[in-house]
Amino acid sequence: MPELPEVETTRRGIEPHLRGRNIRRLIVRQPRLRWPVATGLAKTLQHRQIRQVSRRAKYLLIGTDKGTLLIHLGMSGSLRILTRHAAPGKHDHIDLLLDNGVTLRYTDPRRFGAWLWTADRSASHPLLRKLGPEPLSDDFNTEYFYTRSRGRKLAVKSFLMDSHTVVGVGNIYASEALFRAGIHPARAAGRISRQRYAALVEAVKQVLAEAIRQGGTTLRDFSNGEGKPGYFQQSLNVYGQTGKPCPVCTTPVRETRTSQRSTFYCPHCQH
DNA sequence: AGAGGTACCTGGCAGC
DNA sequence: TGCTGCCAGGTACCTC
Repeated sequence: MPELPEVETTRRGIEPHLRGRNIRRLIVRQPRLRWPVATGLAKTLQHRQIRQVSRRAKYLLIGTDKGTLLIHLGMSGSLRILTRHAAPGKHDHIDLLLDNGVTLRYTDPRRFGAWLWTADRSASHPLLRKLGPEPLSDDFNTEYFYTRSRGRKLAVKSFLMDSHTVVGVGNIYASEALFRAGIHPARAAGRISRQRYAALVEAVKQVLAEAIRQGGTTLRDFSNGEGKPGYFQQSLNVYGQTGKPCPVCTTPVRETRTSQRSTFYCPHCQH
């Protein structure tokens, strides 16, 4: 479900409901996520004041007066704001109750997500330490990207999806960005020119910014904090479009696999 | 060091 | 209808 635009859409959806509020209670119904939810987390969070809701890579950072709650949505996680009581469903693993009666509800069928605490208001958690630059920041630029790619033999798509290279580019937007830049996903990262990396940097920034503007991509049941879907799905050029005509040249879109992940590209436009 | 594979988990769907 | 196998938006960790 969530790539960076979906996480950012979620952040924007929940932030107004959380900022400035005090946490009344945390209810953990299922602690077995990617890492077990710490048994003391409920006690740690009780009475904390939420200062802001920010994001690093695909981690949501709930900043409080005493530390930071890190939430990752994994493959199938989502967060919803509830303004009235609703009986929890099978996969509604965690509720964060606020002092105004609002509940932040975490749902995650596959349980690849995470709820972690760091007693550090700058959120320097080990998981965040080795991450590459944010794709929409100036730190992610042609020079950085090109230099880092030299000598690398892996497919450019895998290079692009490696969070040490740049964060937030998942399987959907990797295919989409490579299509826009006209680069074949299987091409070795180290054998692509500086000029073409310039095009790829622009494509990544554009595709992510557009997806955020449209509220993310809804493939199955993604929704922002208020249950609304994302509309970027309508803008997908190649992802999931196997056999359909390329919007530029009408050649049928092809599907292949790059390190175990589905990859979509136009064999005519991408080299 | 780099590259590739494995693992975590459930639900949905195609094919028989 | 029911079973089996495969696929899914992520990513830390392991081995070679």
